[in-house]
This record gives sequence, C-alpha cells and structure tokens, in this order.
Amino acid sequence: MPKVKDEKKVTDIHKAAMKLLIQTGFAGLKMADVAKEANIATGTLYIYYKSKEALVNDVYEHTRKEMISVLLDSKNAMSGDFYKTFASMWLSYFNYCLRYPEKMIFVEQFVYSGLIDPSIIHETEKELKPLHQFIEYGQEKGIFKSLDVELLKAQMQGAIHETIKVIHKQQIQLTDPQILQCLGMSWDAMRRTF
Amino acid sequence: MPKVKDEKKVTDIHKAAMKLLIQTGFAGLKMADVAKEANIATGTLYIYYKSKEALVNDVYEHTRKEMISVLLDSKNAMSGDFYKTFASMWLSYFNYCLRYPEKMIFVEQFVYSGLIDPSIIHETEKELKPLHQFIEYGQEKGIFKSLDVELLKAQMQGAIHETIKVIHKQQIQLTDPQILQCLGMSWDAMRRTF
DNA sequence: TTCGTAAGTGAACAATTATTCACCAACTAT
DNA sequence: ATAGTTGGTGAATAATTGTTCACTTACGAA
Repeated sequence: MPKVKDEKKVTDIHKAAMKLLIQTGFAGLKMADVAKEANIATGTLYIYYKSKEALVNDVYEHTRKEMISVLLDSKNAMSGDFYKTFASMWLSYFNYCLRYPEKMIFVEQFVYSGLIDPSIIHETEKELKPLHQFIEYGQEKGIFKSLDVELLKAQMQGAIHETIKVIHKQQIQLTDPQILQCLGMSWDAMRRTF
Repeated sequence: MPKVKDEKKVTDIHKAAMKLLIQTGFAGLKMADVAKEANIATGTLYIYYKSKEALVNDVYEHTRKEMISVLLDSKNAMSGDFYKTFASMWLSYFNYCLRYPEKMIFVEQFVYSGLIDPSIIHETEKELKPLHQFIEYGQEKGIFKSLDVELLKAQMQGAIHETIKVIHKQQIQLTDPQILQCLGMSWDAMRRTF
C-alpha cells in the first residue's frame, strides 16, 4: 500500500482558501496563495481537487452544511415553549456566526456570486424547510406577523448577518446582555403587534 | 477643437461595470467584457480610466454618494413628527434599493472586499453622521431602544438589504402594503418596548 | 473646405496565474 | 530489504486578460 492522503490537509486547504476567499472573492483567489497559506506545494492542491472551481465549491458545500446544521440542531434539541425554541435557534446561529465570521461572510457572498450551481440552491431550500415550517407554525399560533415567510426570514437573517459584519469590521466586543438585546430586536420585529 | 468626450459613455461604462461586478467581483471583472457590454472598444476604456482599479473605484464612489444622498435628502425634506421622518427615510432608501438592487449589492460587496481605501471608510462615516444623530435623538426621546447605535443601524440596514436580495433573487413582486409591513418590522425592532 | 486635435478602435504585447509534469519521498505488502 | 504504488514538489507550460499603440474617425475653428 502507498502513502496515504492526509485528512488534515483538506482542513488546512479549506481554512486557507476561506481566509483568502473573503479577501478576494473567487476570481481573485490564487492557487499559489492557497498553497502557501496551507503550507503545501501548488501541485498538491491538484491531488485533492480537480480545479480551482472544484476547490471553492467544496469549501462552500462544506460550510453551507455546517451552518444549516447549527441552525437546525438547536431547534431539534429544544422542544415545548415557542419562544425558547426561537431564542435557542437564534442564539446558536448568532454565536456560530460570531465565532466564524469568515464563514458567514464567505457563504453570503458566494450565494450572490452567480457561481453557484442551481441544484445547490434547490438543495438549500429543501434543507431549510424545517425553519420555514417553524416560522409558519409561529404565524398559525398568532405569535408572528402574517406576511410572506421569506420576508420574515430575511428580516431575521439580514439583521444577524449585518450585525456580525459590523462587529467584525469595527472589532466591537459584545457583552451577553447586548447579544440578548439583539435577539430582542429580532423577536420584536417578527412578533405580531396589537 | 477636437472631438469631445461623450458623457453618456461614462454612464454606459458605469452601468456595464456594475452589472458585471455583481456577477463576478473585482478580480473577475474583465475589461474586454465591460467594453462589450458598454458597446465600445476595449481601448476606449483607457481614455476614460487609467486602469481597472480606477474604473471600479469610480463606480463605487459614484454609487456610494448617490445612496447616501437618497438616505439623507428625504430626512432633510421631512421635519416634525419623528415617526414620519423615520418612515420617509426608510421608504426612500428601501425603494431606491428596490429599483437598483445591483447598486446596493455592489456597494455592500465592495465594502467588505478589502479593496476599499480606508480614507473612504472614514469619509462614509462622516457623511452618515446625520443618520447616527437621528437615531441618538430617537433614543434620547425614549422612542428607540438604548443600545449601541451601530447595532440599531445594523438591524435596520441588514434587514432592508437582505429583503431586497431575496426579492431580487426570487423575483418576488412586492405590494405597497407588504412594503409597509417591512417598514413596520424595522420600526418594531428598533422601538423601545415596555 | 481643410487642418489640427483628441476620441475611438481592436489587434498585439506584457503580465499574471491556473494547470501540468518529470521527478522525489514515504509507506506497505510481500 | 525492496519493489510498487501513490502522495508531494515546484519549475515549466498554457491560458487568460490588463494595457498599450499605430492607426482611423469625428468634430470644430479658421
């Protein structure tokens, strides 16, 4: 048997590519730079990936799945009280984005880059169905405002992402009470008013 | 006197560059493609701009100024009632983004691209001071929640941008009442609760 | 009408960068 | 031990693409 592929390298490559991707975007990404950042030779990249495109798609796919499972796992772990479930989802997603802002920024940019395979868009929608249903459930219960679920989702997700980006850009340090206030804003935005 | 530069060409170039920029980002933008999209020769671009970088920076600078003035002009036009002023600003910004989603998407991506001159970031902050003060005024009056103004701004701007992006991506057609409901969500998010 | 000037052109050139490849190194089964 | 197989290397190659330039065209002043 031969020398065997090193799984750690895949992680290193992902990390390196992500770091550079958010600085430069797909077209600005240089394979030589990825290799240098991951401490391997340029040619080695082509043992793990057929092309630059394949590399970036794998990074995207991997990150996308991770983000979706962060969102849904905390929903499944929690049951009973509607607000608690909402808060649990919101917080785990927010904290994940706070810990890995590069990942969030990368995924967000990639989604609107036009490089994405339409089948992946469809796949994402299917995987986010539970979130969609959760929001609809909140509407049926009269807790959330009645309007297109996409608009409610956009309100929540947009606010979270932009908040993380501001924090990341301006190097702000958030306290726990501040995080809860942000959660409160999302909740107030979506909550039905009388 | 010689043949004279055509002002319309500058607009054409901006339009073309913007369209391609949001598809590809700075590094993916090809001067030949911009020229083709603007129906001019590649070389002509270099009569109007010294380099690709200069072109993109001009597009950014132009668009940034336009967006800021949309935001602030409607604020200045309105006076008196706090909510009305807020609604007026919110609506004119939202409608502008709705009409020119490419511009909004481009500016948003460019801000986080790392290509931007730090002095421009500083300039933008200075120009957005009135908005900042408006929000602080709302806080002093006890209308808005008391937390870091950046977080309130992020909440509003993030939600607007994400909403526009969803609409643009999914080709949703918004009715006026739906737009007002989105405004309502921003207002509820920022409003102090008792 | 003619001349001078600057815009406009697009093929050629120069730089940049993805990908390949001839070679080396590590590992394992025999 | 060693032969055979696959990972790993980085300089060489092939593409791609920003920029230039020799030339043409349009315009306005004289």
